[in-house]
Amino acid sequence: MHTTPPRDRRSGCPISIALEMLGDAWSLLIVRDLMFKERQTYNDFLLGGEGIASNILADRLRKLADAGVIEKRRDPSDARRFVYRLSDKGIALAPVLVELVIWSARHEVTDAPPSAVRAMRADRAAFVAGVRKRWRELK
Amino acid sequence: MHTTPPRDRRSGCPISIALEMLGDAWSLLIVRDLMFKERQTYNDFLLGGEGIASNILADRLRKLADAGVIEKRRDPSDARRFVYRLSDKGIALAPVLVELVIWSARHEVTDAPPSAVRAMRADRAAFVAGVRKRWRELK
DNA sequence: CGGATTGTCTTGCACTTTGCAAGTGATCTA
DNA sequence: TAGATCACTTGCAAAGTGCAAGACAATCCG
Repeated sequence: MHTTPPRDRRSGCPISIALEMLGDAWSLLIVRDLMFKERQTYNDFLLGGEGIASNILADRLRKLADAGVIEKRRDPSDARRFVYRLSDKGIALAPVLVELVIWSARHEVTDAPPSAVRAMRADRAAFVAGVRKRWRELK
Repeated sequence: MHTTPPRDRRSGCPISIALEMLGDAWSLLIVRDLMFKERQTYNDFLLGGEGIASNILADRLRKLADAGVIEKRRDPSDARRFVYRLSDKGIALAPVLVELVIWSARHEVTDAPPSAVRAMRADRAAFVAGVRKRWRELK
């Protein structure tokens, strides 16, 4: 808990602090890939997603790791490759992303599977618990 | 509901769509000011917050209004002034911000009042209902 | 009424960040 | 061992950001 010391921040507001880590167009998409999709390598993020540039991706991965949201490990089965994983702090973002999906699905036209959105809305805690379980088993 | 037609988006993912609206360093701070603080005018945002530049503020207010998250009205009691308010779509972001506060307060060093954070954690739905009630009465 | 003030932006400009294309070097595979 | 794969890195143009100053309308004050 409290993995980062209070650096030079624009304010102590929890929302502001969170946005200094995650407030950009790409960081939360990487977290999403790690949380809900099978993606966990540099190329997965680069090719599978919304078209992030390679230099930006490298920068965001480094910043997310610095912030303690993700962890980087060498793939034991292929030393060229790194495997990225959500840390405890990272998986703890699940409720935020779930609420964001619910909000977006309600107020925008999205391609979120309605059954999944319904499951989230029906029992947020259960849905988050399921996400967390999958994550734990992926270790 | 679905206030915006599906424009040219990088993907149909609900998280991606939300980030195209809110994924920057400032937009959610404006929403926060409107949701949790008393701020509702241009100068309130400009002076009270984390030091947003005036041109960026004007740009974000316009984009948030375009996205249907906030509404802009003339202040009846002072015609120089505009009053910004959260729309239905905007106040619906309350659960997202509440989860973000809970996450940030747990994993970073913040100046969030512990009693408020405890209240959020103890009963998210009740807390959100309170936020929504204040908003409704502010109309 | 008229000048000073307030409130909401807009403009100009330097600086930073982003996006694209093209490398680079280590590792793996045939 | 040669070619492919992987995770970046570099160079450069374009876009976005931050700061200071100004524009302009509405309001307040004497």
